[in-house]
Amino acid sequence: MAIPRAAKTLRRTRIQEEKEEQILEAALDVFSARGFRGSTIDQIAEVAGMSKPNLLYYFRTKEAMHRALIDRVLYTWLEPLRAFDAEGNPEEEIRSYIRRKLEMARDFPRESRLFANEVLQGAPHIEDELKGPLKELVDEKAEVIRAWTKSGKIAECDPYHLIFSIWSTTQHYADFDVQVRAVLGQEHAGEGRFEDAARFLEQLFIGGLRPEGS
Amino acid sequence: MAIPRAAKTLRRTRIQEEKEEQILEAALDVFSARGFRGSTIDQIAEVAGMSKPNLLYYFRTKEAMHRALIDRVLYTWLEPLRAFDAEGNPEEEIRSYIRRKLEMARDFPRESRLFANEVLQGAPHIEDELKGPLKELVDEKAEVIRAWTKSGKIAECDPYHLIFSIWSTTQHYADFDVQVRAVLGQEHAGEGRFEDAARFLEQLFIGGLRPEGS
DNA sequence: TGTAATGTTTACCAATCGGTCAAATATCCG
DNA sequence: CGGATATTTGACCGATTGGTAAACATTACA
Repeated sequence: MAIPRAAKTLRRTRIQEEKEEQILEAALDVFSARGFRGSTIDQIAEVAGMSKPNLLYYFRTKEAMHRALIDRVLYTWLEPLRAFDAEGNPEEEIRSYIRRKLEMARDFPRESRLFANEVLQGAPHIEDELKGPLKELVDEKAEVIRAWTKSGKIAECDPYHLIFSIWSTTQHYADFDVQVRAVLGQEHAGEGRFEDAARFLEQLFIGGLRPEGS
Repeated sequence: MAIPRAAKTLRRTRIQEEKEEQILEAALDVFSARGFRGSTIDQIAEVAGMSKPNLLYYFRTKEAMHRALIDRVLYTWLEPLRAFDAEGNPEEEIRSYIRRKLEMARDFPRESRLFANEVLQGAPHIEDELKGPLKELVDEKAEVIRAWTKSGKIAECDPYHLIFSIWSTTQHYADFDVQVRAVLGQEHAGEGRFEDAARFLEQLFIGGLRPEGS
């Protein structure tokens, strides 16, 4: 009789490693496209190319799958903000933060939509992460920004709303991708839209944050 | 035998009027909070305070309910953009567009989340609206903005990405409300956050779009 | 190689899903 | 009033949901 899900052996098998990877990859596909409630285990199983009970051998419940996925993706997702450097040049830090976030929207749209779905529906599974680690990180970086404004390196502004606006403008290109494509039309909806967006956003934020009288 | 759903009488009954209103109000509650697939007719019926078959007497299917809701909300939702006036003062037009969108995020967050859910999940029910009426309206307003840049009233910039950035920054306060509250913490998450956001966004966009050398 | 542990599948379950039906009830109007 | 029409409901349907049980197959390793 197998005691499932790595409870028995401390070391995880090669098969465990591979299958869990496979499942989480499929789960990312499905959860990001349909949200937690809108997704079914069967869909994930089909994408993963295995049977439903086989999925449930590795993850006891649908919730457990979702949780494992969130945990895995969250750290990576906050990396750009973590890289925000107090010692760096403010203009260049903001510029590269925008660029990095935009690259993530382009290269990891599923991860963006996973969180967007979750937050949009009230964040029932990640409330703690938002109020804990996320808030702490943002508080820390907000202090950095505030120091920049105090010393006149960038215009006086609310650092929290600055961060929100960078998040929203960049993630927009992942979360609202279909709308962006629909509005831009076939002629402008190619991959070049990310470069156009980068150009515009850098202009917007650098110009909008330029200290008075410079 | 009743031929249901207003197919029989051309004039709609008072009861029809009221009940359909009641249902759509409840449907907005549920669809906006859980997305189309994540919502159930039973949930809507409970919120509406009537039995499931009664809902289905007024709307044949779950899809029909969703469609009626979208149709009803879409026109209102685009009103602020429609108000964008080519003859007005660019700075003031942009400022008031931001303010109006922010007011809608504050006063009609469910409507915002309804569309966000829909678009996020690939806009399976509103693709035509995006590619048709929405695109046309945006194209029209993009021309207005382009005229402003050509005449030097605002800085040279991509009008489409400008519109996207106003959409995303303002709707963020409705769609990602729980995240905004979590990060701001109890002390700053009061209704004042909308005024702070308005102040920041006006500064950002007005500053960021100020024509070179002025 | 043998065997215990690990991994996979078929068959199934109760609950819930969207939706139907016929009977019961309320409303309208002459 | 009374009958026609409009509205509401409980009981029910087949399909799908998340999840289980147990038989079966494969792997690792002494």
